[in-house]
Amino acid sequence: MNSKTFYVTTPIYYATSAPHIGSAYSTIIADMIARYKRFCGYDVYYLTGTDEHGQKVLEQAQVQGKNPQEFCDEQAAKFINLWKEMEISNDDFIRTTQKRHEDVVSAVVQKLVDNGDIYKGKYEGLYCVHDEAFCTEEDAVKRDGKKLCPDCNRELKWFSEENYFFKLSKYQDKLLKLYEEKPEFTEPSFRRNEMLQIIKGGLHDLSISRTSFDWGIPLPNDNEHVLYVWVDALLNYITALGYSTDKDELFKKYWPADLHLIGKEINRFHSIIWPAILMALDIPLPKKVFAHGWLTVNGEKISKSRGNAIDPRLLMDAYGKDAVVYYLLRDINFGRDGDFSEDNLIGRINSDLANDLGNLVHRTTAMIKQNFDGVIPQPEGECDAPDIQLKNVFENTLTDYLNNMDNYKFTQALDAIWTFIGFANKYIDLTQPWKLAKEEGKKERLATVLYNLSDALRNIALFLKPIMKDTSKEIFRRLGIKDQWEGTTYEQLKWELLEGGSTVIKEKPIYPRLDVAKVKKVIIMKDPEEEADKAAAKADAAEARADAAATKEEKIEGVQLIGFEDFTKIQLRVAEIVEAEPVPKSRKLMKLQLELGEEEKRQIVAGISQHYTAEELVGKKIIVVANLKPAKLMGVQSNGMLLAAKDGENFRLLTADGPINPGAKIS
RNA sequence: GGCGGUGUAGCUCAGUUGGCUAGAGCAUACGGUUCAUACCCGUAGAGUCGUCAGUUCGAAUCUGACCGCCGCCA
Repeated sequence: MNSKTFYVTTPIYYATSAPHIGSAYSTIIADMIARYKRFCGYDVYYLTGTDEHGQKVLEQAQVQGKNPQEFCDEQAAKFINLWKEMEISNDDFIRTTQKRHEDVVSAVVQKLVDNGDIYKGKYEGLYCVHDEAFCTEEDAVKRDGKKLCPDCNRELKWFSEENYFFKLSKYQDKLLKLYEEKPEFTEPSFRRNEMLQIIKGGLHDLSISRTSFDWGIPLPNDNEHVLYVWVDALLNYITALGYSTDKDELFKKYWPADLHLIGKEINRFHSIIWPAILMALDIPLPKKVFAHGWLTVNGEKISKSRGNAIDPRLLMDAYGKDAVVYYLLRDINFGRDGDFSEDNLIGRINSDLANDLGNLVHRTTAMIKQNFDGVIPQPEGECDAPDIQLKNVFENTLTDYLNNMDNYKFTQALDAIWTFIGFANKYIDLTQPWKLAKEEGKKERLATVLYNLSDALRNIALFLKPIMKDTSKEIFRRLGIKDQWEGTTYEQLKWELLEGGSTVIKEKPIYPRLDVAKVKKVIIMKDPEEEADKAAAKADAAEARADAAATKEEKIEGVQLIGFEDFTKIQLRVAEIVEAEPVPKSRKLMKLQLELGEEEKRQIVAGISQHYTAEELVGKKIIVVANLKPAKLMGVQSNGMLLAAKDGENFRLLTADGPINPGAKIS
């Protein structure tokens, strides 16, 4: 029996929507943590699942003409299958419609009723059916005599019903004490502070039942009511372990949870309500709640209507699971919000995975093949300065890696690994093995160098084992030690543990470089109209701000005087417009091709679409600032700016008074 | 409206308790190398450290005001 246990959970995902990059993010990270802890010798239990009760599930099932259970079965299967395809290593998958969950929840609720922690009261207020949430009179959006939900703009209904309440207020002081004694209970610390503020502000009892729908767990003492989402969903963390059943070995073994990994939107439930419920049940509290940030996709919030709720499967298929995982952990600072950008993903693949890591594997195996018939040599002779440096960098990396991984600083852990990879590449430059191969009597030295590189690769593979399983395994295979991979632990992270004598495999590079121009993008933004409107609105706003700023400046400073030398910095020239076309998606911008004399052509972008048509512009000789720094306006390159006069709505281009050649300078 | 965070090189970000010429990666330019996936190694860049004022011998780092963005709550 292993005494060190580790219980990690993801949120249970709501059954109304299919898995997307956001749910995959939580699951991937929890998976990596689970694998890391196993790697470090822990007996790990990793739980994920689906939350299947509630009105929205019911509605959606009806829309699809299915009974709710049938609908949930299909939705749950989507998650289960995806996690399987992604080789997520969860030990269990809990569904809140399973009997094992419902039975325990009923028992737990009964217990809370018996203890007096759940009582009957009355709840009245405005209610949003879609969001399943109450809304205060103040927050409601008033329009046409109707009151609308501030979040979703649907009409609010007056709601009055007898509800059961959980005595959350009773636990306020205990929660405060928890936060004081265990500051690490909620992370990151800024999330903890947010929670602390809520607690200090005073906790209200929580309405936990509904009578408006019946797709839920009935209250054991009153079948008219079903349990509202939170108590039901949160309890999954213990029902999955068989809490309060006669098969509670798992609960005894793994509870309290070491880590509830969640998204920031459900922090309040996990950092306040969940511990309060556990206090009421006299169950030990989890050790940590970690609320990670949200992902945007190419700078946009994830939403179905925008079409960027990417199916993680597509990404995995296009780029490989390890690459996607690497990117998520390396580029998005864990805990903070981050942006998933496909361009950045490709950048990371090329620079970090192909150039740095992949190339290191490739060049090392190639040299062993050329010089030692592919057999990894034993180190011979004395250590040289670079050898000692390499070893030192390894030792530092090991310390950093373990520290950062233990503290959930994954971005930094990867950074440490890549510092080592970087130095291994430099080590090749320092030792110049290709020269050693040509010189007489240097074979021993060459053996040592290539051995060190092989051992570096072995250690790199081990660093990556919990994070990028396939890559890790593949490096072992390339080193000819494939059968040693299974069962390796952090204890094998040591210098010179490689035995040598195995035969390397030199095949195609493990990470081919991607041609940015040729890669078919997975993320395609839909709804271009909405995008265009938004972009236009943004441009307008920016312009308005600029105008306002300019006005303000004038008012404050009056007309500013400049010296002649300042004026000479500006190169003004005559230009003939040879082509004009509006910039797509923009209300104001026009793209112009100019003739600037001496066969010089130039493209500029100007905000004149509202005043001139393209046809009117062609042929006009205008005045431009020719030495303005190039800029991009709505993605279009602009290499200058035209001059125009503006007087309220009146807007006129400056032109030359009579014939003159394009390119002529103005002074 | 209250509380909190944040604004540092073209981009993404590090910068402990205030202290030598402000850092890393990517991108760019140049040089080196050729074992390797035009890769790797090295060198370089006039960054007002959001703006303004203050404390100090000295501030990106502390204080105040303001501007921008974000989060939580109401």
